[in-house]
Amino acid sequence: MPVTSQPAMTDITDPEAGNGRARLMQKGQQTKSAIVDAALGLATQIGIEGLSIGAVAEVMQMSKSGVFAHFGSREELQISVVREYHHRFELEVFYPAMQEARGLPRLQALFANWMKRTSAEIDSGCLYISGAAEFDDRPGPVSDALASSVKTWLSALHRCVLKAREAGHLAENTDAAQMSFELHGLILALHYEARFLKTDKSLDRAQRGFEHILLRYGASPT
Amino acid sequence: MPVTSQPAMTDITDPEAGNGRARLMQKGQQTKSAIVDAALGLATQIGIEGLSIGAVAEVMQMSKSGVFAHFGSREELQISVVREYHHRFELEVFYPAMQEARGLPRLQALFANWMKRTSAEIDSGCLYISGAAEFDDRPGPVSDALASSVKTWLSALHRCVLKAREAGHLAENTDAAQMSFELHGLILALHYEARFLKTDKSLDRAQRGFEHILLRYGASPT
DNA sequence: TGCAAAATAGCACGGTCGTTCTATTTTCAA
DNA sequence: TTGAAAATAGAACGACCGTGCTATTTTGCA
Repeated sequence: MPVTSQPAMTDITDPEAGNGRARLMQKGQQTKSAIVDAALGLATQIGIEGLSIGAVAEVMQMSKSGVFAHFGSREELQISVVREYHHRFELEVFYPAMQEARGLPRLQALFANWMKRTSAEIDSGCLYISGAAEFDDRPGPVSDALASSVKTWLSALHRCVLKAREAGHLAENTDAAQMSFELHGLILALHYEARFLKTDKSLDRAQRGFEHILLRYGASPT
Repeated sequence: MPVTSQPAMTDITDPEAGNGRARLMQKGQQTKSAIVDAALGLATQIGIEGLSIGAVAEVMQMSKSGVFAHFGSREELQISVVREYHHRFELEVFYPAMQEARGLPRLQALFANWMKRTSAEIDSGCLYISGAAEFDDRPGPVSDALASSVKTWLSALHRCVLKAREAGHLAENTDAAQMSFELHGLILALHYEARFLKTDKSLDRAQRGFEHILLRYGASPT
């Protein structure tokens, strides 16, 4: 895993994140991975709560009990889906940005990747956003896994802002938490308006919003 | 209905919005209103999709078929809930702000009321936000009603920004759609972080974000 | 190659769902 | 006060849900 001085992101309580994707797997593990893949695809469309074992089984061309046996409960399947999403998010958004120079360049890469993924998700849906709406009133293991994953990401973003300030790329009095909050808002608005309302130009709006925020926090050109 | 020169907001395709709240109702209408109230309460907690006639009937201490008969289908119940939410949003956020002077004061009141309602909804949930996540991939009458209601509100906000610019309270080159997008993002971040992640100080963050946006768009003090 | 173990299928259970049909009760105007 | 209309209840339907139990098939090592 490509990591520079900033600590890696993976934090979700999973002993074997991305479970053995590199190792050659036995049949059972292969099938399980394929099931999680299919389940993630379904979950991004119909939501984590709407995910049903029967629907997954149909996609997989398997029996319900065959799918069920891999997880022992629907809840465990849902949690596996959240972990898989976390893993992919990391791979697409976090790690690539870590290869940029620390400070503002890295922050810009982080946000650019985030935007890119969000706009790619205009068709598929973002689990962090739809999941938050589904579970904000429903405590439990799935909600915990989701919240933990989101928090890991947001605090990685927060750290990146701090580093940019330390590097002198942002104004000294920059409130990192405030800036992160505003960045988060842009992504949420992008997702909401582009995906639900089908407003065009939303990607441009998010991009311009980002530039406005950089100006406000006194970003010095790199 | 208190309205000044700015056109009223109500637009959702409903011949009798707030249906007969003022008129004295016959028994059936009273019951129907009470059912919609109860259903709205449930929907803000478990989502519009999760809304079930059985659950509503239990809250109402009625039989399932008794509830059902008022609407003819679950979908019609869901649409009634959306209309009721639209009505309340209007009453709490839009109309009170219309009593402020046109331009910046009205825009500030609009956003303040919006924030106030959103933070009040940290316990109950916002239908416009949870609904968007539930229906962004599920076309149909309920999704249409929801989207229409949201668009009505967002375009009212957009008009208010335009007026503020015309009144000289904002910079001449203000991009009203861009500004509205950024404001929307603040509300979404407030809802997400306060309600799902239980981050404190979120209300302050949204407030400060609003001030940052006003500064950016050259708001002149009133 | 054989054999234990793992993976999968098939079936049944109790539950909830939206909806339909019919019977009963309640409402309200003539 | 009566009688038609409106409102509500009750039972039943087919469908789907998660889950448990018991075969049966498949896998992979000795």
